[in-house]
Amino acid sequence: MPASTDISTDLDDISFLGRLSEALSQRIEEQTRPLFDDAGITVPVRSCSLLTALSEAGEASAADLARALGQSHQLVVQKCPALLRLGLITQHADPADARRKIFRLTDAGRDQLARIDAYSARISEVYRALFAEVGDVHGTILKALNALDARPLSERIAGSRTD
Amino acid sequence: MPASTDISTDLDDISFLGRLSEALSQRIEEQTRPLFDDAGITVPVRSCSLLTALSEAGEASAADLARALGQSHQLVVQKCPALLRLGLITQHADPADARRKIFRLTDAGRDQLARIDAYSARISEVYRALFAEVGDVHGTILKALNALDARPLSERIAGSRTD
DNA sequence: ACTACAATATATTGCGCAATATATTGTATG
DNA sequence: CATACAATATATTGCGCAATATATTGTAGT
Repeated sequence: MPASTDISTDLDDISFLGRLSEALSQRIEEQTRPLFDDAGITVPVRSCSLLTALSEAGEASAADLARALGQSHQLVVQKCPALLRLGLITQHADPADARRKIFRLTDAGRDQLARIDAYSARISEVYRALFAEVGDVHGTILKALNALDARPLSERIAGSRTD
Repeated sequence: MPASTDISTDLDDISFLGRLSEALSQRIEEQTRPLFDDAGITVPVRSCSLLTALSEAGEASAADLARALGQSHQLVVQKCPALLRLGLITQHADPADARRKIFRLTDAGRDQLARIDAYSARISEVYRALFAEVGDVHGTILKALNALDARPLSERIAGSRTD
């Protein structure tokens, strides 16, 4: 549990939005973990998409997974040891390319994915209800991200100059 | 710069919302740092509020600051060494309570705060424009946070049971 | 074949944070 | 006074990620 219950929402605080969105990310992570525990899901919350991508690919190298997930290669590499330890994936040398190491799902990994799939419908439902309650968090954040990618703060600040 | 340009926005991905909000937090952090550099602000972006709180308090212990900021004591303690190294704050023993160490702003710290203040109005303006463009990110995230605090995912999942 | 370059993997370091444990000091109670 | 308890500070460890550097292997050009 995070120690901070009270988050500054002051608009004059320069990094208010960053901390707010980080806080949301943390709440979700914190609240999802016990759900996973109850459902017998041992997968790290942030590695679910890796398992899914591996399942879709059948087999894949770290670089393949990184591309599929839009994450960095290093990040994927750093996640894999935990999944190996949990016995959810296996690692194999690529006979055709000695640079690559190929990952595959184990039966345990497939079992985890099945559990995740069974859960994901209900979780999506919960999120849809949440969005109906508080507004389209998902869409709004997405729009903000795209806007910042298209035109970063530096340009926006420059454009707001009065001189 | 983060390696991931392409973030999964798939609603079926259980942790999509967590990653989205984290991505937003990162974009803001990344894009704010160079702005600070240009403005001669050396303060770590995430320590701005600490400096502000210290300025308002005049002098304060780590625990005082933690309470004022709604952050954990440990987090404050871990941020302070950097501010000490930068010469923005000083540390003093409390004559009245040997448990406490008192922090104070230095002149350099006050100078940094002045620069931050000068910037903050323009940054607020930029955010207001951004919100006008993409929707009220701030308010929506805040509502989501409050909703999750009031009723965590576990309850929401339980409530969505069909049996 | 040799060289240059691209892709992949690995290792190391650092940031920001949480969690935990321990030491120190103050306060209140018997 | 002694003991228990609360508050504060410090140290250590771990997580998740980025950044950087280096090694290895494949590929293309000469």
